[in-house]
Amino acid sequence: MSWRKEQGRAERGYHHGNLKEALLQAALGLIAEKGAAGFTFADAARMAGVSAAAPYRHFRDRDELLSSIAQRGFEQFEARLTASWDDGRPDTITAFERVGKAYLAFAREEPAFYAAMFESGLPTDANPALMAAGERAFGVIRAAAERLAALTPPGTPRPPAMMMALHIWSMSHGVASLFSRGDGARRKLPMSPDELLEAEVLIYLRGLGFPTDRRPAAKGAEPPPVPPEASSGSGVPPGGTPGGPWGKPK
Amino acid sequence: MSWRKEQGRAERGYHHGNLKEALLQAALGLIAEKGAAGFTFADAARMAGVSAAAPYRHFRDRDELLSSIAQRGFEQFEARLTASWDDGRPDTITAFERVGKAYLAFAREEPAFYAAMFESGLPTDANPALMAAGERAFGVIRAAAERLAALTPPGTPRPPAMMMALHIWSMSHGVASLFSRGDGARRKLPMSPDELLEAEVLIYLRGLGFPTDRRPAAKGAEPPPVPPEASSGSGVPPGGTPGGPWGKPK
DNA sequence: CAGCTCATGTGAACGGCTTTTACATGAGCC
DNA sequence: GGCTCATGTAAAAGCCGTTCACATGAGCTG
Repeated sequence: MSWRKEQGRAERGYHHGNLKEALLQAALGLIAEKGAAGFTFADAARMAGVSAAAPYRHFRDRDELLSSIAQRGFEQFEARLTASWDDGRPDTITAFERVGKAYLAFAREEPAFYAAMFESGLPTDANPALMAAGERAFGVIRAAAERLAALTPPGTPRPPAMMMALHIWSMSHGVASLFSRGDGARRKLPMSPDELLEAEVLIYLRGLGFPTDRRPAAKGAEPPPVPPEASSGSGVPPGGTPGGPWGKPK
Repeated sequence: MSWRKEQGRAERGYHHGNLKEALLQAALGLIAEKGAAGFTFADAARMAGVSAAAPYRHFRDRDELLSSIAQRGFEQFEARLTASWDDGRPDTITAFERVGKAYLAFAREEPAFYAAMFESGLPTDANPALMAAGERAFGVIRAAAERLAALTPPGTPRPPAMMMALHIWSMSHGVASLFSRGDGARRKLPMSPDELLEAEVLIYLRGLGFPTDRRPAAKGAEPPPVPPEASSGSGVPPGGTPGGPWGKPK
């Protein structure tokens, strides 16, 4: 392998050899540490071992670095959502809830990306590529919502998939930014953010007429994940889950 | 009236006479203009017509000014939520939805306060008074949720009020920060943020077993806001609202 | 290999911000 | 009138973002 600049770091010559990537990595670490607002262009340069002016050879300004990170974040976000959706396997509702969990997991495990994506105060329309990346990530949720909407139990009006997607996104983002981040998560909750979101989504889906009991292992194919009672009696308790999606009420 | 410093502004002497308040107002305007991150201590001082060092006689540092604004914001927020809740009149569900709308209205109409409260990146535990103010504002939602939870239709398991409050908060905050702010609201939505949140909350409440049809004017007292069918047949469509809470699906 | 060229990095400098310090002012009180 | 202390100022240190003229050397060209 041609090793231009012996791999890691060590003695740099005049030229760094991989500054752009090094800056992105440094910035990522700094944002994780001190937030998107506290992050400093000069600090990133220092961390990469170059002068304060060097970054300007690779990014027009500080905002462009930030927006590059946000874009990268949306790409990884999309990948994780896609993976967790797994094309709706083993069944649509299970996969749908998994996407919600993946949303929170990303916010929790990649605070720097999440901050750059949603808390950096970047002008939304500044970078078209950034907006497109965000749109693709949202597309995963929308696609999942479409599959879910197509499964509305018979006798129930079918909700617009786009609306469902927006609802799910707002729930996920709301829980993530209020309760699931390093800093704002100080509030003492009666349950974990994951559980909170899961219950929220389950109640919401039930409100749309979906059966939301915890079937042990419905080995069958996708249709019917809708048990017959859904379209006959009450699509809502009593019965079904003992105590609803939030465990036993004491 | 003793007019110390002729009311508005005009020729100040050496002493301003009302600097603290002037700084708060100036900061509020600046945050509304340029965001919580873009706001500058020096700018506020300039706008108040004093030197850059003067603000330090009233605030330990920039963060304390910001956190004062956030605290004031939570107080006004609480007042507005309380007013819109109106002790649950004319009926609990109507009042509950009104609280959701008030949440969005505040985010839209007071972007500066909202930014200071939720987007300033202030360390949550820094200012106990700030945390307490936030807690009181949330208390309004929690109290409303408690009243609502007490009305769960018979035969339906009663959800924990705290959980409901957290759910409602996360929905409101999610919609507000994703779609209802000056900047991030660029996404073209199929419906207004208000409608989006209203539908979301209605579906959620339906998922908890609440009847969510639009009764024209149930003049009676609070009980029974729950029409008899709620506990007899399907607590969910078909029937009730023509098309669900999101209007006619075309 | 010599030499050219251009991407990449440097140092210095400008203006702005935050915060501190010593000093100035004057409002309120005796 | 004179004291005192809260309140404001000027100046300075240290940081940041950004720009510009200049330095370096990687890679091509012959």
